[in-house]
Amino acid sequence: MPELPEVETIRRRLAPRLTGKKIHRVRVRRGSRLLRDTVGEVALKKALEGDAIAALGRRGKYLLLALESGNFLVVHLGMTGALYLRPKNAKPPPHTHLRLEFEDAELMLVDPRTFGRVFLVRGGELDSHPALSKLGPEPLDRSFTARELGLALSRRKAPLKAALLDQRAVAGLGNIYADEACYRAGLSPLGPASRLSAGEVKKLHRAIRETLTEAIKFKGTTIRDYRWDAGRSGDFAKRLLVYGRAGLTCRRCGKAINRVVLQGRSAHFCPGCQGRVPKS
DNA sequence: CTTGTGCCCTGACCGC
DNA sequence: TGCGGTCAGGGCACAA
Repeated sequence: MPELPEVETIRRRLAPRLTGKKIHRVRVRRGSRLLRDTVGEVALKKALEGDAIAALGRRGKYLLLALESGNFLVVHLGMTGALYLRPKNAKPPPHTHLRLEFEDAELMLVDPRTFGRVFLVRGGELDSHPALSKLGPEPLDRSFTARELGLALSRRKAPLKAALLDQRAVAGLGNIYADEACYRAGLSPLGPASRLSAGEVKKLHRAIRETLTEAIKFKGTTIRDYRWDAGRSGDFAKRLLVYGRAGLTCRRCGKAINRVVLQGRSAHFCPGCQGRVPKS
């Protein structure tokens, strides 16, 4: 569900509310699939209880809860994951997998489809953790350059969109923003990633950053599940230019937006604005 | 190494 | 009101 802008929105929402809070009690749903990558349930509780939240970070689509002990609780929300900060003793919604109880509030991790995951990383092992070690650059970091993007893409024969969804090229793009970035850059998502000119790479680099920045400004995109807090939707959906607009007219050229299936996921693009569609 | 496919799940929605 | 089919913001294991 959530891509970089949604995770970043959640991080910004929670950071001031969680920082410094001590974890009094941890409750986990027994046998939860979300915990499959972490130490056991008992060890997780033992590690977290009594610790406190020092800061909230983000790496790609991963939310990082930095603890005062130096450990990290790392959360990936998968497709339908959500984090709700509720008053203590609020009734947990269905599909609540993890509850962190603070003095006056409780953080609940809810995830119906259970594609999300949670793991505990010992201090200093964050960068070497298998889930995080292969992530590409943060697209909104100043250090992320068009040159770097071009280099990563030049090695890929796959369609551009497939390369963008690969978190090793850039961290944080998902199905929505990969489509939107391709559109804004005027590039076909179906063309080979390695064939971009330097100018096209530059446009794509700018498009990625602008799309993500604007989406964060609007608190992300809610299609159905995503909430940045209980009941609160992101407003970027109405600004989408291609994603979910198959058959509707392109706002720029008026042609009908196409939808094709690419690597098992839908890709949306404007045949008029996004170059030739290569014949296969 | 690369690339594409199928699968892990639940639930919403649509047409019959 | 069912009931089956389709689809969904992700990522991993696997085969070729």
